[in-house]
Amino acid sequence: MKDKLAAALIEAIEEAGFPRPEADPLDLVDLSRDRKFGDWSSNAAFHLAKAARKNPREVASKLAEGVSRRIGAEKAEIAGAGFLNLRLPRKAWHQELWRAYAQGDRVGHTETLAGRRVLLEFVSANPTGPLHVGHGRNAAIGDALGRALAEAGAEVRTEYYVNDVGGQMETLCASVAKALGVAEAKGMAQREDGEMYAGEYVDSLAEVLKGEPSMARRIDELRGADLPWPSFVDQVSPFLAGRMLEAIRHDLADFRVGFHSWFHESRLKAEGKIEGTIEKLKERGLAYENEGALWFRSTQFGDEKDRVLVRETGAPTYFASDAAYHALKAAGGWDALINIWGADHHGYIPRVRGALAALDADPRRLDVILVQMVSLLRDGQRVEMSKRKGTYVTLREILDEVGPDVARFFYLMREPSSHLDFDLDLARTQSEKNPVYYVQYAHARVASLMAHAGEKGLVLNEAEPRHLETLQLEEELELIRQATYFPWVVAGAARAREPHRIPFYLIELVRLFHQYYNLQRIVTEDRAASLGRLVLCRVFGTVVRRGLDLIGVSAPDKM
RNA sequence: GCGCCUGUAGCUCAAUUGGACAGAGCGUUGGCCUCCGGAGCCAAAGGUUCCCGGUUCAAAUCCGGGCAGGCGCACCA
Repeated sequence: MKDKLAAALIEAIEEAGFPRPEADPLDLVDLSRDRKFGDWSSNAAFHLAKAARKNPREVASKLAEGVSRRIGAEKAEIAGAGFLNLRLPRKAWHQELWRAYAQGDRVGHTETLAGRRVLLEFVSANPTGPLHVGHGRNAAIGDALGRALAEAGAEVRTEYYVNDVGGQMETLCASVAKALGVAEAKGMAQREDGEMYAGEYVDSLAEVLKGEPSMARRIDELRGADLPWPSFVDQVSPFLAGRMLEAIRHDLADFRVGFHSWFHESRLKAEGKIEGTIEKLKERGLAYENEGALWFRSTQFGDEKDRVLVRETGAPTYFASDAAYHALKAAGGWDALINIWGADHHGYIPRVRGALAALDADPRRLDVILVQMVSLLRDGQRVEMSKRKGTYVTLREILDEVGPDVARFFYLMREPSSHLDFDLDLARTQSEKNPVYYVQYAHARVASLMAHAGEKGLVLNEAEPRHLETLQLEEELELIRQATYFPWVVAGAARAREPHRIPFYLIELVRLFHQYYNLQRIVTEDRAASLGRLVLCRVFGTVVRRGLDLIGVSAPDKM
């Protein structure tokens, strides 16, 4: 309904001779925040007032008739400084409910972003260790955003970028070598303990490596100095990366997160994309040599300093491959490249945008969502985490402790830009006070309600639009308004890249349902009225189930 | 020192991206099951939106200056 109102508003604006506002039409109208203002409110007059050089109330009064004629409003009035408040006949809401009912599982779908192609990259953790709680947040946000974008009509591809080559992989090899008791080898750079990866997984990687005959041979050769260190790294790191990636995929699968594609940095290397990118930058005079290294003039694109592309050693930096990777993505014809990064990478944005600009891509298409840090609270205490010491808490531990439903809901209970204190005690021991159960409970309640109705001989298939006419309580109408608003919550979350809006919406919606349920008996002797209420409950239940699905949380029929 | 993020009820967080009297959960206090699931509902109390200025019809939101916390400032990723 929101899209029809927005369209009607635009038509009325043109009819009245006002210039079309810059704002997206969908942002000009919303459900009224208070029912005394009617069903829908528009702030369009405020947007138009300046250009029209009229006061907002006057502008609103010129729009009122045109809008209400188009949407069949029962009442239109100007309020406050220039709000246009519209009230629709109840019949319109009954129709809206029936439409939602007929849509079934497609109830959240819109064509808001139809035709938009989005490449969404997230998690992209190095395969040098297991995923930790921070990656969990990134995964929860990225996966939910991907689903919301798709539900809003966009074409979405989710991608995991795998840094399976480079310095960090070599460090992993060194850490494993150390676990195997190889302290020194030909051509091996000495590392302090603090520069090594630590933790049980390093030891188990070492065990696995030993157990693989071809790998065990490499270890022996390394020990006997028959195999120089760089060759050892070349041969062993793909194996280690493969093993780590397997573990990462497994954790993600249990977290209900999947990707359309896994892009390996080694592929860029193998296909010569990195050299190609560097050459292009050189040709354009955007790369220069200094102190034995090759630098990218990122300062020309607003970065605070130039960045190294090729080290003094001749090895390209991570940034060089990232520039190549982003250039490749940009060449794919996507309307938006969304990256979800940990906030500690914020300083990285200008140079990547710079690389895109330098390589003929529009840097504005890169949309980076920075996810702030996660702190873990146990017994009210902050759990200290250190990757180097191997004392960080893994996503696996969270999953084992609270399960994917609670974990995903908690991760989405804050907007990405806020720091997250993940309270394990709240998530676990006070589980009955947990918002995720509050929402799931409502879904189970509807399921049980439907079963009860069936026992009484009430079958939803027999419901007809006329049965909805019995829905006259203000509580019923409010539930209709909010439940049928679901697709616009999803579209809003997708447009703003703010998937956290979905759980918040669900909590509010569920509250309305519980209130209504306590007030009004659903299944009564009045068959027509019961069917009307059951349709309302069915739509509500479907919205909850679809909403939970978008954030990767299950919707059980029994709890 | 510079950059990014954050600061809202006792606690954890929202607020349609500049909109109408700032809203929820937890916690506190007091109520509600003969009846479709009480993991629920109702009511009460709780606010200088960190502070000071500014911009305008309108500021929690934007700008400037402070204060506090987090994260960055590599030829690591």
